[in-house]
Amino acid sequence: MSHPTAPLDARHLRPAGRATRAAIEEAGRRLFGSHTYEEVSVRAIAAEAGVDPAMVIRHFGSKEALYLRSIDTSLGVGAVIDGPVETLGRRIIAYFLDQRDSPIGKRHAGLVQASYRQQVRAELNRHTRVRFVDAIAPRLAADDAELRVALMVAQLGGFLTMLFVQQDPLITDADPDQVIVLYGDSLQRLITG
Amino acid sequence: MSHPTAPLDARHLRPAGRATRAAIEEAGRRLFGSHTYEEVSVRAIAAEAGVDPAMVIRHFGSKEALYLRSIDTSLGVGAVIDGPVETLGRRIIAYFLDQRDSPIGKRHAGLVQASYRQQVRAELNRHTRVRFVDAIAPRLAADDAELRVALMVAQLGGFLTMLFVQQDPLITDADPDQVIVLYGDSLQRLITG
DNA sequence: GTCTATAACCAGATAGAC
DNA sequence: GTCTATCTGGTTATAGAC
Repeated sequence: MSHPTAPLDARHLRPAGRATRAAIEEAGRRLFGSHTYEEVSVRAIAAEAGVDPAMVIRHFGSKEALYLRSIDTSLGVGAVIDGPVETLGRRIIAYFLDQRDSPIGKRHAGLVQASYRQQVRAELNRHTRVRFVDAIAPRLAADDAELRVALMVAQLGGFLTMLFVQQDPLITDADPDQVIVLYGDSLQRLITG
Repeated sequence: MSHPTAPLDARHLRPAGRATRAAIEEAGRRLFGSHTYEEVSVRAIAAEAGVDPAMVIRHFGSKEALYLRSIDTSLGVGAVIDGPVETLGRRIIAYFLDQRDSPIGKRHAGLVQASYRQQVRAELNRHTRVRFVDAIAPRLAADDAELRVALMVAQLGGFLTMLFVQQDPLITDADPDQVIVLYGDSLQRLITG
């Protein structure tokens, strides 16, 4: 009989592990990319990847951990930030108003929904610091530049939540150009006096 | 023996129904008042009220419906809004910075967390209109007053989320007076040019 | 017929045995 | 690496008491 301890030949540990892990990560990226945190179940990810639900946990520890790996917290805003700071306000609002039918809205909604989780919060704070504060504050003259940028992120977040989550018709149905001017300039004044 | 059909005296239908219903609502108000939507379970509400979990659903239809009844969406901001519009920006920020150790933060966090639910969103939008737009816009000169107030609500919401949910140290550890001036004036400029 | 309560159902997340 | 069991949570079916 095959003794359990020592099969010398069964040394093909295989790409087995790697393949399923990759499949799970890929499935997570697809689902979390276009659906909200709560909308995506571990079972759904497993089904999409063609593996058992337990594998998801086994490989990533938790649904939250996989979520953190899968999501792009930047929402694609990098290029906008790299542009001139003097016009950042209007450009960033215009950018997001342009994403209304893209999956970015869903992604933001997912982040908001998941933000009560400690690790997600930590990642968002890290993101604020790296992508916004460190990228923008050095380009500003004010000595309270870091606080100004952090407050700008707060203000921007409020807009995104209103646009993508709360979807108040007062704003979603408003003239985009008017919103760009009003809110964009408000953002702008916060960072550049 | 006591026949089941006809006790003429047993006409004390009593506060029976009313009493449990009230107890459940009271328990919901207590728990939702200081905890997040997801943190509060139907079972916990039932235990607090001393009734069976099924009663919660039977009387209110769903956890979400009870939540909507229990929560005070105004976050106590009414008095601040009723003050002079010319200084609303700084006053409203000062008010919320002052609530850091009150349950209001938890309440806001709960609202954010629950805002992916359609009915909660609808209630929040209604609240925006009634408590903010209808209360403030008529006192402004601008012809785009309604949009300005709606955008101000978005901006305020971003601040509250940063303060109470995300709790970014860049903002929670900042000098409150500085925040009041920077963000308060930013809010102010949005509504009064 | 209305109020209550027990139990059960279903989905979700995760731990543990094989 | 796979499946089963467990735990929690929202909700429903259902049967009994008034």
